[in-house]
Amino acid sequence: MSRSARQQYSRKPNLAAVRAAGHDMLRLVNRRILLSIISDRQPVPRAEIAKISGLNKATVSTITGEMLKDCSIVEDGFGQTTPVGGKPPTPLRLNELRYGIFGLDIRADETVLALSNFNNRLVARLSFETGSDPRAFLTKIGREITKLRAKHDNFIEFAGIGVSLPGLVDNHSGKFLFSVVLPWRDVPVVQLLEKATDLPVIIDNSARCSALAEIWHGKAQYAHVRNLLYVGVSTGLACGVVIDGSLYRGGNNTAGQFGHIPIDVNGPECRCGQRGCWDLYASDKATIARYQATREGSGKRAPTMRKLVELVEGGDPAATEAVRETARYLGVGITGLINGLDPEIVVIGGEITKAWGLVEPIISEETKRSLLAPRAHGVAIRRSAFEVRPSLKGALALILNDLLSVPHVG
Amino acid sequence: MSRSARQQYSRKPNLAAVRAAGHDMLRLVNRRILLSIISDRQPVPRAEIAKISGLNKATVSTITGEMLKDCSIVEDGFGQTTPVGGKPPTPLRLNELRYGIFGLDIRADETVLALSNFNNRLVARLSFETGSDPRAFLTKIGREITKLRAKHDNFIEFAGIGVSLPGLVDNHSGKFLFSVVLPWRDVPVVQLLEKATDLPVIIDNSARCSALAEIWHGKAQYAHVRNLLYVGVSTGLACGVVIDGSLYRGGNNTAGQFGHIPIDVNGPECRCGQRGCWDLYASDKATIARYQATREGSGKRAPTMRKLVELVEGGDPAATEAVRETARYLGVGITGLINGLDPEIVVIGGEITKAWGLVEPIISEETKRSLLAPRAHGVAIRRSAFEVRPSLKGALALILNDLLSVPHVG
DNA sequence: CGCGCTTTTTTCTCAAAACTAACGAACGCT
DNA sequence: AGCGTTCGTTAGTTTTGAGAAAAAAGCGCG
Repeated sequence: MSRSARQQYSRKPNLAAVRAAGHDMLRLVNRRILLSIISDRQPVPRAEIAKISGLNKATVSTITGEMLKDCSIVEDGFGQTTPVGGKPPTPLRLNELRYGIFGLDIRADETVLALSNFNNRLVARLSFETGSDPRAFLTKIGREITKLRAKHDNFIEFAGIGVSLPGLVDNHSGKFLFSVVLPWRDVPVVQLLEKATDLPVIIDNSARCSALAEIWHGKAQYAHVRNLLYVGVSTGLACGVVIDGSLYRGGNNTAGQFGHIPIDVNGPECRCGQRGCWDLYASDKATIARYQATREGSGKRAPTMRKLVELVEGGDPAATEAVRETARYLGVGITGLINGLDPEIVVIGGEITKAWGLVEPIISEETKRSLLAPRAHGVAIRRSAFEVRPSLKGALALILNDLLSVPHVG
Repeated sequence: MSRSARQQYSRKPNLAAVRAAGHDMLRLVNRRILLSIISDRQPVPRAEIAKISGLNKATVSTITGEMLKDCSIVEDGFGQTTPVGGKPPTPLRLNELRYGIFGLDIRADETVLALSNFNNRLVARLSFETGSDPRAFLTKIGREITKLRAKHDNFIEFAGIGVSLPGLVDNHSGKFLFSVVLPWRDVPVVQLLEKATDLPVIIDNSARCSALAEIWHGKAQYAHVRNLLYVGVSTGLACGVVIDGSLYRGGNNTAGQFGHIPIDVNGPECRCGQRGCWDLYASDKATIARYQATREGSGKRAPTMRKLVELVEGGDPAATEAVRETARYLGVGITGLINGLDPEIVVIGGEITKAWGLVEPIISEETKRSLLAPRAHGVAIRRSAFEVRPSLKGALALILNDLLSVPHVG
């Protein structure tokens, strides 16, 4: 199983060879489906699994039997019998100890390493100052992972390490390419961490990780959402797109850089080479700059975004106006993306969402202005389900997704 | 089989019910894969199909045997034996007469009705002036279809009618919603045509149809392209997105309206309710207006886009500059979309591509300006593979795609 | 407490699909 | 003619899910 995680980045371009499906694929698909149903609705008895999946009760018994044998799931005591009587169900749930999953959320300033069990509960969490020398830093992280493995030796197996990085990644080659906020360049993150820990490693960009986390853990909330747009507002602006239930990475692994679509062709030059990118208007950097501009000459240092939001909560008019303006730009960009991508839901993440009461109405108003898609008005606009570090949840989801998602056939 | 076409629009939202796969699904998948391999590489012997698909020779024999029996394919004489000797292969090809497929390309002025065989060759083509009363017009088309069916009675079966429409469609309800160029509103196209002809009908927007046509017929050329962006430049600007090999329609069937992302937030108001939409700068309408502005007061009537392109070919400086400017805006928008969507290829369609020698270098230059995605430079920018009416090819592809594409599992 | 009733789960048999291996046919080369 | 090669088929095996029926486990009632 840990193999499949490795395949994620080393998979060769599908040489137009349409591989057909055999029994093994059928088996794998159904196994994954059951596992994901159990993961979603645990504790859940076999009979219900059969109903949900459409599989025959007998088949469910066979498959769950194997899962019990390989310790992926456990029987969970006795279930409640129905009022009419009948045999009480035997609820099944994931075996938390089946897999340990490492999540590494690397940010410009601080890096968090977490260990979660198979049931998505954190069992350890460490934080470090992000080092400027990537190799030394990742070696250190590798040692910490080894320590954690030794400490939590009750896990049957460790599934892998999911890594969220604040910038462009190529998860084909497993390399971190570059970022504006973190001075790393062309770091073979996958190779380094795999060598240091001998575990499969999957990396991705933080916005895409966050999108994955939303679709993955919001499952209960956004029951049948298959298409989601995540807009990550931090120093820069980056997006993650979930299409038909799975993360869209693009043809060259660079999908999601919607922060660099132009919203003003006559605007200032962006470091990306274009003019008037959305990023320049709606990122934290832009918000802070806008606030600073109102008190030019005061000589005061620019606040962090966290501070700025606190100022808004305190009622500071200049800060409020700066955030308001950002919200307008966010709204404009999001409306355009709704027109193009037509997601069922848009999730916004970042410090700015702490001022949700101020931000949300402005964004919603902007989207409602569009007359285009008659149903666009119905698109849900939400803030991230995670108070802190959605990207850490996303890093963990990279591995979890690999264990639980149904492989594509065809 | 014709059922599946009908399902396309009547399929209920997937109520979080993860349907598992049985043998029937496996069977369907492999059957479709073989059919699509044969369609791609015909004439092709069984042995090669086995190699390509990964299926066992025996399995291929069984499946192709059934296909022969139901006349989907035919044996094609004798194949060439290899230089070394050996039994000569028996090439297989599609049976052209297995399915007749209707394609209806409705444009503001002219509507084309075509009949193609299963091997994607047109066998009939009629054109009509598009009527202003949709019901009367579609009834008339229905009669024409019935006539064509009677005339071409050598087909075993008619698979359905694919319809391309110049505006917003909801292919959930099967309705044409609205358009700026065609004064139809809320027309239940699917219902009307199905009632008139008793054939399954699939409708879609013309840009999305064209995108489908490109991925479908460009298969030989863009061998392993899985993600494609089609930009349709006509009166308005609309896009079609192919993701992971299949047309992306979005959560509410409105995906692709990238013509209405803003590229100048301070720009003029667009009829969509937003400001400074891309459409306002790069559509034919914009190009023509720009040209007209240069000869203000001359009192001459605005030319059609076709005329304008002819003027460019004739060396008219004002026309050339107008088109050049449009190309720049196209480039700006496309670059942004490449950043966000990361397709392997961008295909541009519309009258303006007839001035490809002028347009292409400008767009390419613009995309190369972006430093963002290191591989963005490698994105291929092409004009549509079809000289005339890509959307007609796309309308046909709607049905063909339904017959040949591999269903998703999970 | 036994009996009918209900619901869950397992067991056993069957059917479907793909895989394995072996073989015959057709052909070129020597 | 003999040999090696390739294509396609046939017969039998394996894998996997489906279906029916039996076993298990409670509940309620007389």
